[in-house]
Amino acid sequence: MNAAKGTSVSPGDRGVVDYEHSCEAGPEVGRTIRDVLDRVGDKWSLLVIATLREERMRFSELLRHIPGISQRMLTLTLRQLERDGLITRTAYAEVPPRVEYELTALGGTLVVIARTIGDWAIAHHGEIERSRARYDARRPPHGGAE
Amino acid sequence: MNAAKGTSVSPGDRGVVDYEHSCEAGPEVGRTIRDVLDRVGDKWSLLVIATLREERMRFSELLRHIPGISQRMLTLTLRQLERDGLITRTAYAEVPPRVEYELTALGGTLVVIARTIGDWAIAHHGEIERSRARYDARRPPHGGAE
DNA sequence: CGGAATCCCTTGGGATACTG
DNA sequence: CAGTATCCCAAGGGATTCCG
Repeated sequence: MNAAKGTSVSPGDRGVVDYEHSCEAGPEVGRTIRDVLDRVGDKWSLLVIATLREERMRFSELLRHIPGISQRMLTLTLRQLERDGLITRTAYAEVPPRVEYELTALGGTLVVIARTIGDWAIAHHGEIERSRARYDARRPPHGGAE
Repeated sequence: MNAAKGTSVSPGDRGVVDYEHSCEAGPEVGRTIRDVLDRVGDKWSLLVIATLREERMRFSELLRHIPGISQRMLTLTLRQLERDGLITRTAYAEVPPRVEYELTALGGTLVVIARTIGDWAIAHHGEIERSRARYDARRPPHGGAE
């Protein structure tokens, strides 16, 4: 996402973490988390991935299956995913044109992430909602005690 | 990110949450993924979670351990995480003041997500880099054939 | 020390219109 | 059908300053 235009890019940016040992899931998680989050942590990427889990779909199909997305964002997201090698784009030289998208093997591995996240959300969103309500009750938005 | 202020009324926001019939991995994974992504999919939340995996840390410690973050974003992120019940904030009435943050049990469950993401990134970021390079080589950013 | 407030530029992303 | 191109507003987030 961040092209070579960085005016607000800090020197060194998010490349360095003072983690000493880099075991597979150890303390260096920070940098890697940022890395993958910059890639698929946007509003739609994981959603697209999850939507075409294993079936190839056309542009308009995806548009219909992902309710909130605009055609612009679908296009941009698909382009980025294609660039990252997570999906393939196949255009048929027909009229009217037909374009199909499909997960690559690499993209398929991301489904695990999607599932993990989905499972977590399903398991804990209730707790979070309650916690939020409690917090907001203690810290009223604007007024004091009324 | 704006805490209790009530001003953020995003048009077209996904306000519908009917997870009652939550299918564990069906086509509507979308909503759940979006849900958790809206919560911890921002630039710093998962990073903070991963950083204070199990040890309580003070504000300035976190600031030092998460290189790229600004004091402002750390504050906002911590507030949100506290509101969501993912961390606890303990302020000691001393001088100079000392504040410590710690993962809650709920927050601890998020570490699984962080690990999954971290593992995935470690395993595949090389492939992605290569794919990007290949893509960019085929589609030059601005110029024609060079 | 730990924040809260302000400033302000950058980015995300929706709406709409046009094209091959 | 499957995009591209513009416009434009709102959210994200860094830098800086002020405060208990």
